[in-house]
Amino acid sequence: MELTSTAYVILGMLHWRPRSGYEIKSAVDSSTRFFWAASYSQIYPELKRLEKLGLVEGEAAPQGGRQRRVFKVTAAGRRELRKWLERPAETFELRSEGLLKLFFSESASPERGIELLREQAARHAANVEQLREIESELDKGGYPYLVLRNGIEFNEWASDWYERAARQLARRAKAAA
Amino acid sequence: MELTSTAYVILGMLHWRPRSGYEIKSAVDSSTRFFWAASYSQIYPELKRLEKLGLVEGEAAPQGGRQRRVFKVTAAGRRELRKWLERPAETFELRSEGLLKLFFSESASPERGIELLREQAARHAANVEQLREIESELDKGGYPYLVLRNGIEFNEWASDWYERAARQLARRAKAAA
DNA sequence: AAGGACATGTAACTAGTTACATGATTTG
DNA sequence: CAAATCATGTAACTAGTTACATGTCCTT
Repeated sequence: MELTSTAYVILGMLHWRPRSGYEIKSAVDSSTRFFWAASYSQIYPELKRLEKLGLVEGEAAPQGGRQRRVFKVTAAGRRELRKWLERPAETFELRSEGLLKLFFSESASPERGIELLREQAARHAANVEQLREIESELDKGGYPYLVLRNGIEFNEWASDWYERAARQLARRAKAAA
Repeated sequence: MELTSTAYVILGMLHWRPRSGYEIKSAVDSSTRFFWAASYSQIYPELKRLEKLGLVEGEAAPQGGRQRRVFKVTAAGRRELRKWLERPAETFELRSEGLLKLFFSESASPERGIELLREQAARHAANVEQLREIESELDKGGYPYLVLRNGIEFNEWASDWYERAARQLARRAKAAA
């Protein structure tokens, strides 16, 4: 069975514990969104589809007068998740407007390249800060922690790389003047 | 004026020299595609739109009986490109199925996590090889070369990180056994 | 003669974002 | 009592991919 990537995010999130659509979205927003996002308009229809396929099961769980449906993954759903995990990963996509601008920045003013590099360095440094805040809340040793470490170390590397490149360009510009 | 990202790729590619839609696509495929892709079905309609806006100018340049239109960027187009380059970069998106699988791999067999890490390491190592082949063809010192170096060094870092993480998990599994 | 590269485009589809719509509960 | 959060969903739109359609030119 070939499911959408959003389906596997849902299955994975429900494998830890049952959740409502809203809770799945919150979980995604504070974890996988850095490398795999999902919106309400993907999650809610996908939950219906997965239910029809028998991979998840929804149950009414209102909180007072507030409607609420909590979903749990079925045995068939767990099987699908494991099968997906066994297959090698395919998609790896990077979309970086910063690299695109840098690529073309011969067409800008001579200082702009250096500025762009510093902007990217600052952005990745800010990402490191943001991710570090999540770090303390996480169980060391688990896979989510390992993935978070990847995020932190990637952003450290990137911030560093851009900073070094900026210094190199600045040095070169000075030498030419 | 707010244009699509594809528009700026086209403007940037034409700033170096006039090109046909087909040549723009080839240029993208051997350079920006690693961080900004574009397909024929985006490029051809976009060229028409840019021509209507007066940012590029097309000229018939058939090769024998083979129809061909070569586009060049206008003064207004160059202005738009420079204005875009002056604005800070916004989009930075990463979509990694590998990280997603790793995130959920508690739900797989105990060995699968290590395997996934090694698969990612191999993939990024292959990317390094691929990018190195482009390296020799490029003018050192230019921005495209700088961007290529970013690609090479990122993939080296990533391959390394996954390799180290795999060894760490393997060690931990051995210690537990 | 066949296959690959050159060349231009459209149609259909898939994925994903943003805006809209509604309403309950909790917290300051 | 107002704002934030919890909760579910649809509609409209934007972006992007894949498949299709057509035809020329060059190399083997």
